[in-house]
Amino acid sequence: MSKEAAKLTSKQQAILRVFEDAEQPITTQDAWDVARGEVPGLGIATVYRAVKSLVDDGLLRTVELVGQVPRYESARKGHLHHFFCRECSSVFDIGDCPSGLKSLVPDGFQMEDHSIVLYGLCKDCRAAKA
Amino acid sequence: MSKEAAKLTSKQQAILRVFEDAEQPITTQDAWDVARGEVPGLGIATVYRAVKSLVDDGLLRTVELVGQVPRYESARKGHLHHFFCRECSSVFDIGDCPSGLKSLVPDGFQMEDHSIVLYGLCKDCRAAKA
DNA sequence: CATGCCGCTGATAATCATTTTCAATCCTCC
DNA sequence: GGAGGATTGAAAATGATTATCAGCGGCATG
Repeated sequence: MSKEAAKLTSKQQAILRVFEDAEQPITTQDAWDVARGEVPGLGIATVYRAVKSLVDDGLLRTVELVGQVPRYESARKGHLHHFFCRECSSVFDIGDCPSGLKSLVPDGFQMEDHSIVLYGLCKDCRAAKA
Repeated sequence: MSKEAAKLTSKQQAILRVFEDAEQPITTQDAWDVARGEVPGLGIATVYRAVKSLVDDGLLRTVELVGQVPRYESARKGHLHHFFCRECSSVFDIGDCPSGLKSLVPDGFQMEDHSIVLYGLCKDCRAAKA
């Protein structure tokens, strides 16, 4: 719960950078593997701690998929959703939101955010199946 | 998904019934707590196994929420989505789907399913805050 | 009704991701 | 330089879930 940007340590900045440089949402373990290259001796606990506080600070966003370890991505990408390929388990970004979301909200409820995940086959896997 | 309905044991049926009788999606632990009342000596491992096979058979659906243990609900409710109240952590069903989902699918991709979760305040919590 | 087979089950150990603990270290501000 | 608090790494602890394994139960067969 940070109102203003808490200042980050150099290690936390390095960890954040790993997520910002990643093409896709990655797991904490993934981030550790990469960050260890830049920060020798970096402990896994530090990465978990950093991810948690970066999410709290709103710098990272959690991407959770059924049956999988949570992934995280830079929040600088803005609000977006994801397409999960059941064949290759890759996660693709989707920029737009569907219309008519508000009409789903039950009476008296207040929607603050939403999350959408599409499941199916990505372009490559679909082609491979043909 | 299930070609033919695999025949369920009496314990599996009891476990399935717990989910079907539940108002909201519940966790495996929740189901165990209830099912133990009907089936004395029921092992937690049996519940985990039953849930997994029931999901495979298409009789249960997984409801996954960020930072929470997965919950399950009867698939007989049909396709639906969920509203998660960040205040009381309750999960509410939403029947409809937004329009325009297909337009989100990237070119060449094939969507087979989708999942939507809305976050916010439920009616009661919103009233309590006012 | 006896027999054999095989899947189901419960207890428990194992696993995996994540969190906590704790002592050592590092900063920051005096 | 030094006190005090935040950060860190290693390892233990935790919590959820899965695997293991021996025993039991039900069923088809003879």
